[in-house]
Amino acid sequence: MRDRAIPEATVGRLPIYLRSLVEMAERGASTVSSGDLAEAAGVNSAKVRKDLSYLGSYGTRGVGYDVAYLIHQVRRVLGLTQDWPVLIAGAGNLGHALSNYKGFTARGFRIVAIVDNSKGKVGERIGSITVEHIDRLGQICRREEVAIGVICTPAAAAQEVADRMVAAGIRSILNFAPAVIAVPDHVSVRKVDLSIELQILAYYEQRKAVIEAVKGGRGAALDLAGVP
Amino acid sequence: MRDRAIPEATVGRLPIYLRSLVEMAERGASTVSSGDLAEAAGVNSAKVRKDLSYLGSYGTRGVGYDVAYLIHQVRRVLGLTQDWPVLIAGAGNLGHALSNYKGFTARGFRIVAIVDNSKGKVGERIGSITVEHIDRLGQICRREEVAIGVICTPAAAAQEVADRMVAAGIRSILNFAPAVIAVPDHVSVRKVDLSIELQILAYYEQRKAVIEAVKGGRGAALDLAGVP
DNA sequence: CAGTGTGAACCTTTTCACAGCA
DNA sequence: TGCTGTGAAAAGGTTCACACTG
Repeated sequence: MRDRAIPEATVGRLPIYLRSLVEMAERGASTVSSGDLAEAAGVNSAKVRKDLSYLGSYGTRGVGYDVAYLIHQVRRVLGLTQDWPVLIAGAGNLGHALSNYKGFTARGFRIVAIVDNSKGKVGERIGSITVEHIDRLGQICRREEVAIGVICTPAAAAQEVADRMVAAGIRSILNFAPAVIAVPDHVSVRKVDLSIELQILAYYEQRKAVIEAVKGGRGAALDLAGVP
Repeated sequence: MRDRAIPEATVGRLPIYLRSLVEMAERGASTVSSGDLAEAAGVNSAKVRKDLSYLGSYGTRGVGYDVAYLIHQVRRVLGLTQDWPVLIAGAGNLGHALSNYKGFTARGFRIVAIVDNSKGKVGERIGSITVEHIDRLGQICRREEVAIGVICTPAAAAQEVADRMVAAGIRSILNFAPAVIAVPDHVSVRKVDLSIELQILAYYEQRKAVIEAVKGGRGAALDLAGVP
């Protein structure tokens, strides 16, 4: 297989493979089979092979994949051979945590600015960065060529911040605010919502409890919605 | 439609609908159509109707859904009519941010303990909770009947913490550590990986740049892997 | 007659299974 | 012989379109 669009589901797994591959390289591995990589990434080997086949035929039959070369290819496809200037909006708890998060810089994401709308926050230093007022967002984005905006504000401010980011030319947004934001088609949004994740876990947790109750013969009166 | 398993994709959207519904209720809405809810949740109306149909036939043709009643049903299905004791492992930046996050308590997730393995952290107060040593994880889980464990440790510690949680009887884990963790079948894991989200955005961002270059006629020599 | 509920069509993703190659 | 690469089948998810009803 050569070129053309990589399925979304695959794009979502490439960073996981990449992380596993980098760990393997650090441990001195020079080749890896789809089975090994599958185990490290927590998926099955057929999926690994299909996913990697979208990048090209980089494996050797009977042997596996060259770790260093595969790392290079995955990085290239994901666009990690360049570094990406990131702006964070919202200097609350989460904004702080993200600003200090080593995992970003390690992977080529350079936090170039943190903005906030509150007098109390502007001027504060977080790591090596000074919090600036959100009204400067446009200038900052142009000056630093910011590619990715991260929203760490309360839900009520999320849409307005997103609008400002879009106006400033940002085309990729990572939204941590617990709110749905509307953006034009050409802008990509990914969202991370902590309490949604917990709610999903609660569903499955509850389901297990109900199943157990039924198995134990105590379930006659229980509501079974969602139990297989 | 009555009872039985709700598709995963639908479970993932129910919390979003719930949030929109609660906002609508606060604004005084008493009924809502699938179209309204779809707009608020950022999906299309057919999806909303299909999703809600898995809960039962709670709508009224020609009218829509009763907001309060639907909120109740979604909460019931998700298991949010009870509260869930949560334990956080790792009192670093992210552990702090999560502990202080109001969105959890607001939705019935009660943080009952924070554990860490470092002398420096144990004894520290975060909000109303005192950080305890991770060796007490088992006792705490039993005493507080912890249902959900949240891993906010560095990647290197994630698997061991997960093992301890599983040993302590936890069956639902939310993993923020940038590592794949292995758990037995009966344990649900959801993961949130900040740098993976950025890497996915980088892929699409790069793709846009390449497409533009091609449109501008400057793309002959560019590598087009992943461009539709 | 506006808006739900849902079969049926369609698209995406996963899994299977095996031919083909180092 | 061992492992990749990939068609084909199966499963899962989304969208369409319309019969039905309050």
